Amino acid sequence: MRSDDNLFPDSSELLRLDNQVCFALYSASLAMTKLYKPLLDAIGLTYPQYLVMLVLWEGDQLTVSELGERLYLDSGTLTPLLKRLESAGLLARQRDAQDERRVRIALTDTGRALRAEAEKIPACVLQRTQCTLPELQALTSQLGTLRARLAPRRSHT
Amino acid sequence: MRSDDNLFPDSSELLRLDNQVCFALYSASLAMTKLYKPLLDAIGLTYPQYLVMLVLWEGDQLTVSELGERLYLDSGTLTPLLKRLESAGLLARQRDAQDERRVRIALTDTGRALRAEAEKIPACVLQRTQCTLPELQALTSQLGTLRARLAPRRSHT
DNA sequence: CAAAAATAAATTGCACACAATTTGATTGTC
DNA sequence: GACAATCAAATTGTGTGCAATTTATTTTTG
Repeated sequence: MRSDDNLFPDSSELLRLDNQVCFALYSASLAMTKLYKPLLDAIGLTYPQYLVMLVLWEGDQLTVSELGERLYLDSGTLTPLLKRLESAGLLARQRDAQDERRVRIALTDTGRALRAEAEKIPACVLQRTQCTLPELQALTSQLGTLRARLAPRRSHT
Repeated sequence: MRSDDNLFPDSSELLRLDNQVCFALYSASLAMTKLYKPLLDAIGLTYPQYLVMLVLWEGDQLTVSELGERLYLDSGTLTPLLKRLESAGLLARQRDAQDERRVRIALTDTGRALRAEAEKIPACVLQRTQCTLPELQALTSQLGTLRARLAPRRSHT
């Protein structure tokens, strides 16, 4: 076996930017956000706000924590974001009567209605990626696995 | 053919959070950044600062624009970041004598020396991903392709 | 049941990202 | 050689992300 066949690259190779999964992820994610920008501008949402709305369209009345578990974001990120969506008239934030520590998020009619505007977005994005649906589904699944390994869901003791 | 076999999902499926490649990318990227956090804290860098250093370790004397092309970031992001790295003593920013519009970035000895500290990072990360090197290389390559499709490199007219 | 521990949001402070604008320098055109 | 167009960084303003702390509430424990 020649030394070139060694499967483990040296530190010089390992530190090359283009060999970093982290950079591939990072730059692809930012590029994806830029792709969404004009589509979301049209309906008045930022990209993280869109993610929040996707969760709420699946079912609202969630607490801030529950939203955070779904999106892997904390209250420091969500609280101001939700306040902006409230100002925009898309949702209401109300303290839970049973447990005053919790804040429940409820869609307004306007917020629910926005879903119709958003329905055309996935097809636009799919087209721009120049990928087939199965390809994207496979990638989504791989990334989900990776994320689960990186950030293991805390077992709720 | 049953209607269930229809390859194109309806809008309800297409808008589900867990079917979004964009969210898979976004959440995996943030999870990856969190994985790096303690490793980078140890050498006093943030994650985007680490990416800048990776580029400079491959070769410095780049202009801000050249760095930006490599990392897909603009001067609004890089200028303050580079100033922080300069304050930390890792690099120097100097106007190009030939073209005073450009600012050249040069590593200091401290900046070059930091590379040795960073050499252990890739192995730590690889271990934490619980993936094989070929798996990660394949994913990196797929993500590179996707990013290229999303953000086509401008042909320099 | 009172004090301590735990929990949920909110707040604070820092560092990105990026659109849009500004500042200053260079190039192209006549 | 003036002057418009272009270009490179820097600046400004907004919106995240997130660690660390604070505030308010609920639960646990002695």
